Amino acid sequence: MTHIEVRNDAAANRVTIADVAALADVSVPTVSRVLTGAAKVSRVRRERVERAIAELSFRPSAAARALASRRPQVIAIIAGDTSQYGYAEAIRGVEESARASGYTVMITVVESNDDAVVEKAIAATLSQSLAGIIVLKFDPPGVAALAQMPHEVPIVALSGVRDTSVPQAVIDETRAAEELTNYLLDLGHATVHHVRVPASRREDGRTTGWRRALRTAGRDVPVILDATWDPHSGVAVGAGIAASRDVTAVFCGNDEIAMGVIRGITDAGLSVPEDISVVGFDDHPLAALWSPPLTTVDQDFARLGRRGFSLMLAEIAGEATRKYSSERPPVVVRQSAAAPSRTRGGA
Amino acid sequence: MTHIEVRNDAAANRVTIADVAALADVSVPTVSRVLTGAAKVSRVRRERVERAIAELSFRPSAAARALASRRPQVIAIIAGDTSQYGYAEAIRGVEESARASGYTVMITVVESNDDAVVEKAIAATLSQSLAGIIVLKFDPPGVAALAQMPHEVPIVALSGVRDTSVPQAVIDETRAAEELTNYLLDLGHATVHHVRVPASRREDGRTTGWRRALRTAGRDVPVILDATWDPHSGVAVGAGIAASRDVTAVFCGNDEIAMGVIRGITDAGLSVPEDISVVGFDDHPLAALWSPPLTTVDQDFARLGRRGFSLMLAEIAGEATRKYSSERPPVVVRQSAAAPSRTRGGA
DNA sequence: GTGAAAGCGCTAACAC
DNA sequence: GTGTTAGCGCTTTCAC
Repeated sequence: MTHIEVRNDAAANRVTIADVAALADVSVPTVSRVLTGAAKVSRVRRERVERAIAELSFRPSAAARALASRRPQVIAIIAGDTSQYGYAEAIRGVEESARASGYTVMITVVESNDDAVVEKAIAATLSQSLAGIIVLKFDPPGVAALAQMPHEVPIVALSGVRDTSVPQAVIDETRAAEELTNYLLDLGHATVHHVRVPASRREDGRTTGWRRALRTAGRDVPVILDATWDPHSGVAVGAGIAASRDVTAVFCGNDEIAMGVIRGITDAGLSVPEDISVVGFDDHPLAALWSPPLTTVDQDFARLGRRGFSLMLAEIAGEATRKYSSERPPVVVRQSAAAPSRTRGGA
Repeated sequence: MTHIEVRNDAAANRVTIADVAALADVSVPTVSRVLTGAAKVSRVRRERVERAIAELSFRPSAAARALASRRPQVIAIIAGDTSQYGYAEAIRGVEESARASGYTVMITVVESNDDAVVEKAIAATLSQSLAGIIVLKFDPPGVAALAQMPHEVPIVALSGVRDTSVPQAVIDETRAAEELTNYLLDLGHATVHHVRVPASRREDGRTTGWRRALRTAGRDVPVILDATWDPHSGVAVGAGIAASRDVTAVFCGNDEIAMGVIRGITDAGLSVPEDISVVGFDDHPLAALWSPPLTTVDQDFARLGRRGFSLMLAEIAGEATRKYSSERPPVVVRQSAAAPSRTRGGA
């Protein structure tokens, strides 16, 4: 920890509740009462206080308030990443509802699922006097953070697959993946290949749904192809797919990977969807603009964030009722999938 | 404001510094000394304290600490948006450096530049006992927030164009836009059209740089075309461009708009860059994957965030030296721009 | 080096 | 309704 000299200029003469009380000629608790609405204050005094507050541009100190009331108005978000589309949207959703309810949002990134890294992030977060913590359980760091998190304050997870450890808002990706895979089978494909993004657990919902659809239909379950979160990793995978004549349909773990895969396929001289169908997952803002426009699943991450915050509010209030909010995202049919080519599919 | 009953379970029996002091058999200030390193503590006592801290899993309360020391360890970010690529990256950069320096990051979104909205966001932020505030001055809400912000704590802006109001980290988009426009002129285009994203001020740096390059070269300065932040707005603009025979080169305010514009042009049956050259700005993660791969400017937003946090640290320390950090982003040449078509350009 | 005492800005508990 | 008295969990004097 570095030590630094601090200028004590503006911060030093903060306007306090005592200044307001003095100007309004009332006691400090009376000011507090009009601030919190915790008890009735006579109209004359209330108006005097309000005038004083306005005149002094007084803003109560959240730190002091949290300390004294033991009811902090801060929600922390823990996430493995913040700049990826789905993460950023989920954070935006949480922030939006939180702000509307008078809460502030704090963010901590967990860079990896390394124990020490996770522990440090948790420590930094928990030192913060929080009303609650929302964990983005989308990837290994998020899962690790949730697992190591002490339950000192309410915890809510945002996730693609339900588990029972804590209250959570989920987008049911398993069901959606199943539906999307069935859509491809219905188009006439003998089977569907799967390009997976880094799993948040032993197996993520998209992979599970895909496998279930194939099993239910009695189809071959091809070997899973792996990509990273980087869309460019999809290009190499796409090139490999183009080279193997038995692939006619590909379900990618997210839209960005699908874009990379399509790029790899078209660079190899094949067409999507004429030669190979490719579908994604997420409905990324650029999915409709891609060539061809991507058939995908519309995951509303911002709403996921809002639903998560609602659960959090219930937790904070101690209403042990709703512990779970699930939503099944719709398949969005565009042009990147079609009936299989007659010249491919012969393994 | 809603009032809710609070369960007083876990939060009630927080481990405090007093518990640590008791277990280690030292006074409370001594524990504080080992925590902050503010004064020397004998080795025996220090080790006893450290053992007690570990045993009790003690975590100091940031709220209490901020209150007592008047040196909060929280940085607030105010932004007009958080989920857009550049914003999300900048936030990630700030968070990364902040976390490394023992600071926590708080986020407030300003939904619009409406006075009341801005005022509310500022009030919510300032109530938070902060070490400083970083404003993302990329759009009208950000600019408005910066303008209305009282200077009670250190303020740093992240921006594309320098102004002198507060210390700021900037990516010099004016120079980059000029360079990119010159690149198109050098390719042989008579002039360059410009599709603008919503301006952060009377005129943003990209537009200024574009105009300056055209003026310097003595070329026509065409009417500016406007797009929103939504990539789809670019499609209509692209269609219009395809229909007007005098356009041979287009400089778009960002990559996503460029993708929309390209889509509009190709939907009209023309090719990029054969018929019309289109360049973007940002180097979005998908820019290289687009067809054709986008020629653009590589803005490193995450580093912008890190540079901004460095300035903030200097401000907090009261070192009135570096008030400004600028970086000129490089042009990235890919395949979306080429020499002009001979069949177009005749106005 | 170390402890006792005071206080950061606010809310809670209790009288009146 | 309103003021007085106590703290929230920590850091900061200031003695020793």
